[in-house]
Amino acid sequence: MGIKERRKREKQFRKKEILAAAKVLFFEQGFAATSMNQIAKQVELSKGTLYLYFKNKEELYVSLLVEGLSLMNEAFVRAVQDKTTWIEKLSALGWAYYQFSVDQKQFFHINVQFHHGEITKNISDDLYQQCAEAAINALSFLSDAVQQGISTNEIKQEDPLSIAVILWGSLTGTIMLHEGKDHRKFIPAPIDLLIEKSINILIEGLKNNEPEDKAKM
Amino acid sequence: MGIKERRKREKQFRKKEILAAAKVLFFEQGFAATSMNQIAKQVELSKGTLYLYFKNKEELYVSLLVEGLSLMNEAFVRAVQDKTTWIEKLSALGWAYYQFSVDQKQFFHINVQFHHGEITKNISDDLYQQCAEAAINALSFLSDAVQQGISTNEIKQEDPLSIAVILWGSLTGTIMLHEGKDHRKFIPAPIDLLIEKSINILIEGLKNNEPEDKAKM
DNA sequence: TTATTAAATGACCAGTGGTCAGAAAATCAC
DNA sequence: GTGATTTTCTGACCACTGGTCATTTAATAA
Repeated sequence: MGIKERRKREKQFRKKEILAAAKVLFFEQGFAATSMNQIAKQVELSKGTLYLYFKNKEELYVSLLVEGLSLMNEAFVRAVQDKTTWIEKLSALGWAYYQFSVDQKQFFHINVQFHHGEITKNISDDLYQQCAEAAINALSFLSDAVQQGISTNEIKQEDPLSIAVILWGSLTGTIMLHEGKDHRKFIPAPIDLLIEKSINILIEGLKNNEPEDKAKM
Repeated sequence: MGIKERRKREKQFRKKEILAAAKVLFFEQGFAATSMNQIAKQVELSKGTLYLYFKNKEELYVSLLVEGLSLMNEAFVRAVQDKTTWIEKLSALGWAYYQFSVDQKQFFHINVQFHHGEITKNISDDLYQQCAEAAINALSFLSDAVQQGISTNEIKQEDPLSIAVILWGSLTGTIMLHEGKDHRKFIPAPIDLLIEKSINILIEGLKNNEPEDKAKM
């Protein structure tokens, strides 16, 4: 029964065609400024057909993120492959993430929007899960490096995953603050210096930093 | 000429009425799901009138942020007023920011959207400037504390403003990652623990951390 | 009272995201 | 081949959107 499989392949192909068309327009114009009509025209299908492949505009938009996160994971693999110490690894991952936010600016922006949640509200559980898994996978690069630092007793922490979230969040926030989609900027410092200091501070902060039960002031 | 002034006051009042109505709906439903028609109905004005006071939907939305940033600044004033060391100050500011993101969740979200830039693209330079100034003002609390640490030689850094941006960005990112508007969560660690660790790491990272011209690996 | 200015209206516009009955195309059964 | 069945696709249609603007209404000035 090769026909069923061929049809399935063709359906997948259509989906990818739609995604490719959507990518062009979303990346050029942003989410709000891009309409389903435009996408339909670009991919030479009727608008109704788009809804056979994606439940709504948000789902189509966030689906792009899957590719983006995959690219990011590849970058992370490359970043750590020839590194040995946890410091080298974390530093390389930090820089790889920053580089990703430059090279794949648009993906980075979708990622921020995904985590912010306003656009994400209407996407399917399935797609959400896909993105979450990819994100967790990215986090694991960080937490592995942290775990290594814990093993060698250079980092005094209990939960490497928590630390990974902090590292990831810190860089995401700092980059976002500086590199928004609006052309206007009010932050004086150059971004690469910011990233350098940021990575440096975070790594230094992890060294021999006893976990303590401070009162929350 | 008291009439001119009275009219000006009345106009300001109208503007505030519109903002109040918009706030209710935007906070309940989010930006995209709230329409200008709804807001007009809520404030008992025609839709056209809204556009006499705000140039577009985004401008109306982001205008809310001005109030939010003002609240945040007040919280920052309270946070540092009885603190002496830079560590106490930074810690208190960090917690105050987190508390703000909980108490004024919606304002925090607008702030993220503002910095992300997708929604912000169409707002006036005037409003942008207002928000930028308020943000810089908030940053100055942080950079003042950092400056204090530099003065006492406990922090080895050159540009306190850059550090302030990093601190602000780090917390913003970490909170955003964990507290998106989507109900679904995939980050296991409790947020307050994350914040505690985050503040701790950042402060430790600042202590005696020589600024160096490391190659970017 | 009349003229002037300011404020508010709502019908109107092009376009939106999304739906769905029906057309078109491909596959299956014979 | 033919007709029945299933899958894919279409585009007219819907309620509604953000935004505009000639016109009306109200307030002030002369």
